[in-house]
Amino acid sequence: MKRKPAVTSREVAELAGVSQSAVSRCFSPKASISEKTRRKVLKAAKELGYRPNSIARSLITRSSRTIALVLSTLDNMFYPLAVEKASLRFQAEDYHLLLFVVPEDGDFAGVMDRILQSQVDGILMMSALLTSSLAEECVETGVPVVLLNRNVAFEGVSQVYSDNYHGGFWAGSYLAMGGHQRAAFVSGLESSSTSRRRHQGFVDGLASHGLTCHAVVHGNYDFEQARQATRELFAMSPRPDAIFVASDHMAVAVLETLRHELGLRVPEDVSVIGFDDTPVSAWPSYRLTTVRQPVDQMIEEATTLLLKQIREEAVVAEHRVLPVTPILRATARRPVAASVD
Amino acid sequence: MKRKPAVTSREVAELAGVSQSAVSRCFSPKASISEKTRRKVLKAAKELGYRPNSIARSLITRSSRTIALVLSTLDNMFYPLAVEKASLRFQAEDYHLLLFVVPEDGDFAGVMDRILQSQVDGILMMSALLTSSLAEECVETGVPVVLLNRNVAFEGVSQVYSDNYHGGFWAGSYLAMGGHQRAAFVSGLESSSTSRRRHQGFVDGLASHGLTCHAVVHGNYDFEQARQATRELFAMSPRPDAIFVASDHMAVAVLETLRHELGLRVPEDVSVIGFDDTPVSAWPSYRLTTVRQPVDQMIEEATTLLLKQIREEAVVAEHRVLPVTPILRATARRPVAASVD
DNA sequence: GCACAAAATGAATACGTTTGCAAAACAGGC
DNA sequence: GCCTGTTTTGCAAACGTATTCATTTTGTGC
Repeated sequence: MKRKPAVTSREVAELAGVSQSAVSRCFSPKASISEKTRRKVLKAAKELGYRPNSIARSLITRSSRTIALVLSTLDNMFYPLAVEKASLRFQAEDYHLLLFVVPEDGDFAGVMDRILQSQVDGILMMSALLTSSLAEECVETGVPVVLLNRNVAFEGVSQVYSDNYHGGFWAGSYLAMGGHQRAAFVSGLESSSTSRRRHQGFVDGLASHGLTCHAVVHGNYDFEQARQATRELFAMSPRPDAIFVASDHMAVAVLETLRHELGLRVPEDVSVIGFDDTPVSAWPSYRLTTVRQPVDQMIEEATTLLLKQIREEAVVAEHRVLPVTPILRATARRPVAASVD
Repeated sequence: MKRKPAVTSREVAELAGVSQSAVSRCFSPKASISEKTRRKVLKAAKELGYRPNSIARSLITRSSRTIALVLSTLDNMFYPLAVEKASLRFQAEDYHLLLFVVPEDGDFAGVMDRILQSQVDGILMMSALLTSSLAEECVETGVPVVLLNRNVAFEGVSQVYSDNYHGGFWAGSYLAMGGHQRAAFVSGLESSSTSRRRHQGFVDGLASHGLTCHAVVHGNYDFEQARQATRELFAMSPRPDAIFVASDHMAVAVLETLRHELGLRVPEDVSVIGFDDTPVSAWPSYRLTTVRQPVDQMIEEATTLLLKQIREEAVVAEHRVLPVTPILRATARRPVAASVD
């Protein structure tokens, strides 16, 4: 099977007996064209199997109708679901997604360079580490950017994330009210703002009941590292009696390790609270008590914000923080008499 | 912040005091350019913040260096991992991935149209339903396509998948040798070749030990539907004593339902075998006996094949079927005396 | 310094569209 | 049929790059 040379609007024009402009106008929604020539053109187009070349179109319209989606890993189910939703949303608006996976330790600046070269109309970054300088560079080039689920100390770029601080605060006070004395924290990436905010909220939540954080170990949002972190936690003495984990993905690792490796009962021996509320967390084997992030809403806000910035000439950065919902399930001991809010 | 007009090679040329061609040559790896002018150009480029416009480049080179990745859902972890690997692989070859998510019941032909319009250099379809006519259309237009993990009754398009039949066959004979009498099958999408091949192998595997398939229910590769299918299975009488499930994603749903809803023990009351070997399957809570698909190898083969077809003028379709590995864990009763191979 | 090959350069063209502009076709009212 | 106002149409100029070809510059061995 040999490659056919692509058929152009000129060839269609010739066959239909009209000018090339007429053909072009047939494929532009708002252009002015008579019904008669439209029929002629569409007939010829179909006969030749013509499809407008979107590269050429992009060149002249200076818009690729493409969004760069950058993320660092897909092994936490939170992200695949977010990607799927974002994809559907953008497709509905006739935008395409260009996927960039950049490992946490990868050459982020290099990827950034390629993104900018690829002439995308906008950038949606999911939990990618964006240094302030890189963020500035984006803004300099004038490409709209929105950061999802991660923030950066630079006002100039739009960000949507959920209320990590209060999620952490709730976890801290809920565990305190459940009568726990030694609540520990399994962090995500130390460099991530999300993990830091959750941690801070957690510490403050405990403090509001006169407690301090018993220990902190680093799970780096990774399943295996979270297991290892759990082992370290329980090699300490005294052992924690509760754990707040920076993501459900890691929380499951913690649960598995607690139950099947350390032989502990949850929540009788240890309480566990996660963050995200991924589908796994609701499975009967886990029934994880957690803090729900409103994924749908986050994606909706982020895409809407990005599309808005693309359409408008002047880009003005906005920050949106979405509320979080405690999901009471079976892995954290419930406070006996008091109500929590 | 206002949008800056993009800086072009011509402006760089002017600043550097050279021709536009010289600038272009500086950014083409193999072009002939003196060290002296290269320095001048790069200096000017950096000063102006110039980046070659890949749209214009694509137009002239007739290659977008972009691959369409089409899939229907990301909620089975098999796919996110595959996507991540594919992405890394293509990025390393300086190709970009354009993501197309098309729901199982979505307008596939419409998406296909957009893919073709977007001038991708190749298409990688993961488990998407491609009708023969659509496949032919692809081949007609001359865009290289490779189907991953799904095949279609059309020789003209390249396909890589694993040995579904023998995976199913092994499951059937392993369950038979384990002394099960009433082994049932939870299918994936009925229209999918993978599910059908696994089913066929399973039936033949049972038959090789003189057994027949006790029942078939449809899970459509969906978690909830798999739960429902399990309920149906156990509403029947007599109940099955073993289940082969067309994917691990569904197998976990089956396990959850069996244990926590029907109060059955696995493998004492019922044995369960899955397919894929996703990370979840190895978690201590499940320890799912399953048939491993060599994801890494599948992606490697598929990407290599696609890149090869892109580079070569004439496209010749190839089929690659990769071997599958039984993973013996804890959800299926082991045969007592005999060895299986 | 010279002859010659090799390397580097610039002018010009092409890629396949969209779109402003002016000419042409059309419709309606007399 | 003529004048006016509105569509419809074709021409031609972009968009920003890669690349061919002819020309100029550089390098090498004497």
